[in-house]
Amino acid sequence: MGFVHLFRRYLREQGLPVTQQREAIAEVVFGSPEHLSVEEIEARLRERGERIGKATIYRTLEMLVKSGLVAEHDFGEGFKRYEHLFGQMPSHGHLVCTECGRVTEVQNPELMRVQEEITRQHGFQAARYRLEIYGLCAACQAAGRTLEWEGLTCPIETI
Amino acid sequence: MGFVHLFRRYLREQGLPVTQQREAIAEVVFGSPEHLSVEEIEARLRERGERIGKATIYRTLEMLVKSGLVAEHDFGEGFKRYEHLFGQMPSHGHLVCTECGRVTEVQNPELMRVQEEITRQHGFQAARYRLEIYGLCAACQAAGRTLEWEGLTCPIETI
DNA sequence: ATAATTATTGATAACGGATCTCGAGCCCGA
DNA sequence: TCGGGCTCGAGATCCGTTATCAATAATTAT
Repeated sequence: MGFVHLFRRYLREQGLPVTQQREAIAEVVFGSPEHLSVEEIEARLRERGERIGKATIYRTLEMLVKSGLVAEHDFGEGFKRYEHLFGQMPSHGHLVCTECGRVTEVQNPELMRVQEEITRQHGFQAARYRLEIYGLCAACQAAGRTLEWEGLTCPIETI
Repeated sequence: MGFVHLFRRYLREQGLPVTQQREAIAEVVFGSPEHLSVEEIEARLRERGERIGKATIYRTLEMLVKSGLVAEHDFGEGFKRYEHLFGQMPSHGHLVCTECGRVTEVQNPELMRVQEEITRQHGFQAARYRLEIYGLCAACQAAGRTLEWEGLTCPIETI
C-alpha cells in the first residue's frame, strides 16, 4: 500500500509539512477497507504503538477529505466514519443494515445516469452524490430479525 | 391544515396523552413546507406566544418521526432538520446547495426503480431511501459563485 | 363532575462528538 | 547548525442532544 505518498504529495503541493503523525494516520486509513470512526482509527494507531491525540486525528482527516483521497460519511450513529477511495467504485452508494450495522457498497451504472439526469434537469452543478439505503441485510433477514413499524398504518390515505 | 389530528390519532393509538405542547409543535411542523431545525421550531413557537422547552420539542419530534408523519434529515450542518411528509413526493431526494444552503426536493420515477433494483439484487429489505446531491444551485451559479476544488487534480490515475 | 392515577413538562445537569487554546516541540529552509 | 513558523496534544470548550426529577397537566375510574 504505497498510497500514503499521494497524501505526501498533496501536503507538499499545499505547502504543509509532512509529519510522522500525518503519515501514520494516512497509513491506517489507507490500510483498511472499512469505514472507520475516529475512535477506531485511534485504537489502530495505539495497536501500532503510536499515541496520537484526537485533535491531530481530526485535523489530519480534514486534510485527507479536502485532498479528495478520503470520503466522510455519517450513517446516523452520532459520529462520522471515513473511507479511503482507492480500489473503490466511483460514486458508490451504501446499504446500511440498521440491525447489525454492516455497510455494503453498491454501484449501478443506471444509478449514476439517473443522478446525472436529475442534476441536469435542475441546472445543478453536483460536487458529491450520496445514496444510502437503510434496512435489513440478507443475513439479518435469514436470522429471523424483522423491521417493526410502529407508525400509522396508512397515514396519507386515511385522513 | 388539519393534519394535526392524524398525529392525535397516532398518540391515542399508542396510549399517549395528547397535550397542548405536542399539538403546538405538530402545528408548526405541519404548517411549514421547509426543513426546520429545532432552533427554528422553537423560534416559531415563540412567535406564536408558546414557550415550550427544548426537551419537549425533541421528545415530540421523536414521536412524529416514529409515526411516519415526519422525516428527519442531516445535511451535514451539525444538527438535524425535520420535514412533514404531506403533499410531498414519496421517497424524494434532496439537492443541497453548499453555498446558499437551499434544499430542493427532487423526484424521478427512474430513481425509485433503480433504488428498488439495487435492494433486490442484494436481497436487502429497504426501510428508508436517502439520496442527497451536494453542489451549486442554478441561482448561485448565475451569481458567479464557483465550487473550488482544493484536492489533488487526479488522485487515482497518477500514482 | 371529582378525585385518583399516571404521564408530561421543563429548568437544569449531563453527555458525547467535534473543535479550540496555547505552550512545548518538531519540521524545514537558510 | 540555527532560527522562524507551523504542528502537536492535553485539556478546556463548544454545541446539539439526552437524562433527571419535582411540579404540573391529562386521563381514567368512581
